[in-house]
Amino acid sequence: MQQRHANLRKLAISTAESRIAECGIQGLKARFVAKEIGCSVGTLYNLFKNIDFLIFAVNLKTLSALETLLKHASTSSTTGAQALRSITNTYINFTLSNPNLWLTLFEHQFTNPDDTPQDYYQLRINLFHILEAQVTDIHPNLSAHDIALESRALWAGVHGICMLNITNKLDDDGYTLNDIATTLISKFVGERKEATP
Amino acid sequence: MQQRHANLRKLAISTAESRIAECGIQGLKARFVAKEIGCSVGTLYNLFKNIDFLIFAVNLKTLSALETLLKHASTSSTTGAQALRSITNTYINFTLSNPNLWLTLFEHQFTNPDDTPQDYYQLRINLFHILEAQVTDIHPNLSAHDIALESRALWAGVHGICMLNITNKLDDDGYTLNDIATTLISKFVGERKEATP
DNA sequence: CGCCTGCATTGAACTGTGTTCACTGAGGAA
DNA sequence: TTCCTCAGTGAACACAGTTCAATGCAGGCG
Repeated sequence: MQQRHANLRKLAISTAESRIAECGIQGLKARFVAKEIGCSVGTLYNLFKNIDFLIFAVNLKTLSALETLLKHASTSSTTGAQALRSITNTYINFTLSNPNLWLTLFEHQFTNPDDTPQDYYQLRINLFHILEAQVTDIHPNLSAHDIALESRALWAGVHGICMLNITNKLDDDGYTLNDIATTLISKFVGERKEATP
Repeated sequence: MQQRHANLRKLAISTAESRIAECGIQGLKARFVAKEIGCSVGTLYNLFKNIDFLIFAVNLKTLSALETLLKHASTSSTTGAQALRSITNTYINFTLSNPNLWLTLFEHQFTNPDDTPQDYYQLRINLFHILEAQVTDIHPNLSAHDIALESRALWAGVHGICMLNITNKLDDDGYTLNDIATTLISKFVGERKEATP
């Protein structure tokens, strides 16, 4: 039945999600998920063409959750600078609270790139626009092209800091994620740093 | 014999290196390397405790090559700002010329973190100091602590840009790696951007 | 009601890969 | 010559993702 199909799919995604959150992407096994949701591996492969697609569905949920948080951070601030700080802090906190889910967004290479659903790109673009809108607010005199570059540089920078932090290539030397991020962000915002929540 | 042992090890590392360079880390197989260097898998496992250690040896070579390049970039510049641009450009070009080798430096999670040889950390610290020295040169009035933060923010930023670029999460929208990197770096150097080699 | 058909479900089997380990044989010592 | 040692071997094991022939169930038909 179609209903059972849809329910099983949701169940599989939830199971995969918590498994990844707990054990990382390498802890996700087809047999485990199948057993957990009470079906055979064969059925799981009817629900998802392959494991990539299951991971993908989890990634969509992760991106979606992140989008909600970032939108909230963006709209609940009064100034552009404040919003930008709030957005980046929210992002950083998300990576700290959900390291494995966040890592899975990037760690996993799709076997066949053409498989990548369009939703994914769209959602990523949406996220990016939240940031870009605030950069525009801060620098009303910059061209669209420069805004785009500025936003991408900031985004990539924050991304790099979070990535190095989570893969333990950053803070084993005593400088914290938040301090480094604040240093980066202040370059883009122009104001001096403040304490992080 | 000890000699043969050492030779085989070198051969294995070279083979793994070119294999990774060509096919990525997922293209590296124990059986392939063993066959290529003319020994059995068993012997390969006498040379390296496990595949991680082989990958590791390749990573050391990669870091070492990178160090040579960055040192050269650093010393062949006259001003600190010029050196910083040269260093980051060299780094970026390295990631473009050796995407798979560079990715392997970060992509691969050691199964057992305690296995990580000390050399590795040391080499990474060395690389970092090359950058830090130039940041110090540019901002002679900053405290050591601020220099450290500044350097780490810049390094993480460049890293993030390269990573997003290589994993195709950046330039599918028309903004190039070099433009974005230049935008980032100019925030740290203070001068305006110039053409990239 | 019994039979048939289509299709979701199953799980054994296949494939590929890292890793192990009992065996082998070459080379040196006695 | 005989024995010992140990590096080298590759068959075998463990464990994953993935497939597919067989199964059985639900619903329609006579």
